[in-house]
Amino acid sequence: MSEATILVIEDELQIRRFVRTALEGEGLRVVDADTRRLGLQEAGRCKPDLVILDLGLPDGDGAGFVADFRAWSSAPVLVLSARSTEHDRIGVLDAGADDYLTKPFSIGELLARVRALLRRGRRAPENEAAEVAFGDVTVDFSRRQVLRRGEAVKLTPIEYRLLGHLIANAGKVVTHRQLLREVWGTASGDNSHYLRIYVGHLRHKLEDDPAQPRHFLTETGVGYRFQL
Amino acid sequence: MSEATILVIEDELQIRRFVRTALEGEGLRVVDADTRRLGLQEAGRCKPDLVILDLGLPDGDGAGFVADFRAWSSAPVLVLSARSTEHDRIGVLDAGADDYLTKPFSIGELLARVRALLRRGRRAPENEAAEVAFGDVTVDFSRRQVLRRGEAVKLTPIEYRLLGHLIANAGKVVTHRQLLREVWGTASGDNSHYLRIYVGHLRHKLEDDPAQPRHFLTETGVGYRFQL
DNA sequence: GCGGGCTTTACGCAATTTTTACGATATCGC
DNA sequence: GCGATATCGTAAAAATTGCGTAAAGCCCGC
Repeated sequence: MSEATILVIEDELQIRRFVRTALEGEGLRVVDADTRRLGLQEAGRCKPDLVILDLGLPDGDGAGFVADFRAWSSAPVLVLSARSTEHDRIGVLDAGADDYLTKPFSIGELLARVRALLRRGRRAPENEAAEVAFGDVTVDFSRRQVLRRGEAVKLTPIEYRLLGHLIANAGKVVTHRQLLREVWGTASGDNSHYLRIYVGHLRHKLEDDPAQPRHFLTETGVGYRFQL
Repeated sequence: MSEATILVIEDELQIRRFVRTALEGEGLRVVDADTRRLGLQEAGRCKPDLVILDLGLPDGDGAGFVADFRAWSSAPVLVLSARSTEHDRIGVLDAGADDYLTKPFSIGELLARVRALLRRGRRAPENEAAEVAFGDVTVDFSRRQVLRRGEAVKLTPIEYRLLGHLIANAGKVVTHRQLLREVWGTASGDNSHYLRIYVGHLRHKLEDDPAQPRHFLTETGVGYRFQL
């Protein structure tokens, strides 16, 4: 999630600073503005990957901003607001916003929602076949079943999940960090040992010659690549 | 917003019906399930465009479901829950969910969030294959893969990074200092030595005649220039 | 408490980076 | 042009880092 740029449009200095430090702590680049007009200007300049917009801006309404911004950018918009009637929320979401948080909000939840939106932006709409075949192996995700030469292969939950994420990115290199985050969750640090162990398990269960893998390839120093 | 399929996983019959009629009123196709296990099965069969998941399912936890589903589908997941501690929300969002609503929720807001998620999902034709080609070589930065006459070429992390920076400045001269800073980081002194070695590697791996390079050109005393 | 699966620890091997050395090529003053 | 000198290219060894496997300990559900 490195190197993404977030534009924060918020008039209260305190909140702006608060949000900025939190985002920067995640390794994100932050640009801020305190009016809607300046926000649009900045957006044109910095091409943000996500916009956090306070509805209570002195100038103009939020829905108008979203419409103007959406005219040329498809980056997600997360709206913050003190007012929180259902009507407001529906209006802003239908105007093109992607998420809505009511003040006072928890900084942890804001970060989680930012991560979710950025994640979605990056994700490519890949082949979503529920059944995949490679070598002499067939994986049926709808039944959670893996066959090898017709025989069922038993995979543990982590093995299965890892397999799924590798297949979902077939052909691409998936970094250690990405896999750890997707399979073990956010809290796992830099424990790339886990990956060595579990990729090893998959190779032993699914490759003909685990010592010379044809599908579970390692990209030294970077991550792994699954080749159909 | 026509013709999208929504999978609703919810054990309370009343809520399930309620949500179903609301979604169908929007012209959406609805499939439902009352356990996590059945939900995964249905997902494999109906390939939903969006999943609405109740966290309070009798079997298993929601985060696990999201991780399993995300392993093979990139459709958005909206989570409903009666529990609503910050910790819950963050955990589920980081596990791969896209949105979170706390029960009791307003049906109008649910529909607005569903519309927002579907809208974002459809708008994704940015299938930019970030590919660069020169000579008989193709570089695909999105897959982190380099092909030469169709054959994969193995590059070490430093070689790949160097190649990337040279290509990014194709046609321009890049100074020794600049390359060293970008590839090795600020701390590296004036070791333009490294560059000779690694540019050499790239020439041997990617040029037809490494002794008379056509793409990786040296600008003596200044730096290097990459020519497409 | 038993068993399966997850985590931790340890160690030999492979890949990469850095160091070292030396021959080849280009640049510049004359 | 021509030689002196700085810069460049290649090769191979040394050091470092990362990878793969095995085995032991821990935890949780049954």
